[in-house]
Amino acid sequence: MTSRRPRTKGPDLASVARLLADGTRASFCLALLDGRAWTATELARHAGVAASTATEHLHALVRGNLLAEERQGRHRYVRLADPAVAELIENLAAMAPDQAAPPRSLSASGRRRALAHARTCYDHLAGTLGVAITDAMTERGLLDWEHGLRLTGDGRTWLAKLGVTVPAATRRPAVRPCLDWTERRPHLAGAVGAALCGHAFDAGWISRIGSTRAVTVTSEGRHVLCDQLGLSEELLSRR
Amino acid sequence: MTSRRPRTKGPDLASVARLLADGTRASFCLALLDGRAWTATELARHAGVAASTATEHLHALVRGNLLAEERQGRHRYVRLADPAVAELIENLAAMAPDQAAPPRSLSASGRRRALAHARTCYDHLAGTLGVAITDAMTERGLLDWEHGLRLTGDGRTWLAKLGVTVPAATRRPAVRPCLDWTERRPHLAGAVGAALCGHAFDAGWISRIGSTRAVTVTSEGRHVLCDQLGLSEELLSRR
DNA sequence: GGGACGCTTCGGCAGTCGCCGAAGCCTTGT
DNA sequence: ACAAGGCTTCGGCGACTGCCGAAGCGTCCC
Repeated sequence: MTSRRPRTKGPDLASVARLLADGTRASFCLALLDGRAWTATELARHAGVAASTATEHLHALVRGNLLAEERQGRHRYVRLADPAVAELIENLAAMAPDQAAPPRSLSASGRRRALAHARTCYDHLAGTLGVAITDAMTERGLLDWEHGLRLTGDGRTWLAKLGVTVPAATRRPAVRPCLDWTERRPHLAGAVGAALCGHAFDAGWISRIGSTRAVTVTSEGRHVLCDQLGLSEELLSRR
Repeated sequence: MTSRRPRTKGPDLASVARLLADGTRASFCLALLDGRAWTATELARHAGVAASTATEHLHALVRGNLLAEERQGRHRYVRLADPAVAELIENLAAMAPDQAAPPRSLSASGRRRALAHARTCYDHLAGTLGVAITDAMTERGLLDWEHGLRLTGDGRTWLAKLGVTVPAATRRPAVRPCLDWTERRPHLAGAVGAALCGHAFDAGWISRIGSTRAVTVTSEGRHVLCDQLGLSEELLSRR
């Protein structure tokens, strides 16, 4: 092993990177990008490894502060420790070649289409829907990309009118572009992206399909998104 | 090897992360964060490995699109491929524990102090100086942190008056906070940070100490920075 | 043209790490 | 109290990767 004896001073990049350098751990992290907490066994099955193997990987990720764990009864739930971790993983994913295999079964293909259409990405919306919302907000002057991404004054009042609480200023950027690996185009992330997505769930505009990352737009949601952003009926009713 | 047979679809996180998961390769990347091009042998000596070893690592990094290479005569120069790569490395570094060993020799300690005071970080300014400039710009209303980092209108005219060309809108954010691992506080990065730093070199406000990342403020620079940002004489003459 | 220098290729060695299954612990539910 | 299920610990195996030195190729400079 070479990364145990760092030859130069400075931050220990390698120790963090090594956590993500394994296919199994990476697949855990990608799964956890949905922002929810998974149990150890769920992740093990998802990645196709034995429970014992998953345990060891999870320990490493938790010790490395990439994941946070929470124990409930006989379950061990883990989730990404931090929005910063989610951002790091997104950046890494955007840089990586997408080596998606063509879906094998019909149901897999349906799942894949649903995912591509609308899904959560950590704590905000991605997929065709996420990109469409971002584009529409830009067209209407709610977002400004002129010098980096920015929420305009109009954007703030628009959100307030919808009932979305714009979070107070924190370390976390209010708006941030997140590069999607199916769309290859940026969509709205950051504190505002998360607030908007959370509100959409709370207000019943969208709901999860089963327990996956995929979401579907309710009829309520179709009304609001068409009214407020002019999203096409065609896009909204697709699934 | 486990990352060669990905069990799940999606971007191949692990293949990118693996490139940074080795201590030697990570040290290359950290060195290259100074934004300059290094030769293979320089990097080998820097990391304390044989030239043959460095060659192999560099090949891997270039093939993985993290580095760009340029051959000149018998030299092979490499640099970070992209500002996005620099950003990725910074993010990773900010997440990693800083395991700096206490400097052993007196000259090493001097070097370290100079580095901590003022240095380049990829293509912008970091260290005490970089943070001080960022703070001063914020105090004077040239930067706004209210909802993520933003360059204000005043900021734009201030830059123009100084002769700094504000780059046109591109994919790269104009302003971006970069978290410094000595200061642990954000300083100005992004296209504007790069332009400001470049101008400071061109106009002779700062110059490199030897061929390191450390910079020193010239008397010219002391005037300008004191006039324009009210930086203290004490800070500016320190080295 | 010859020597110095920078880079590359090629074995070969050693250390690490990921994987599994078996056995054991703890919580939950009957 | 017992069974079931989730999680953990512990060897042990196999594979990969990083490291080096020697030898070779190309470029530069005398």
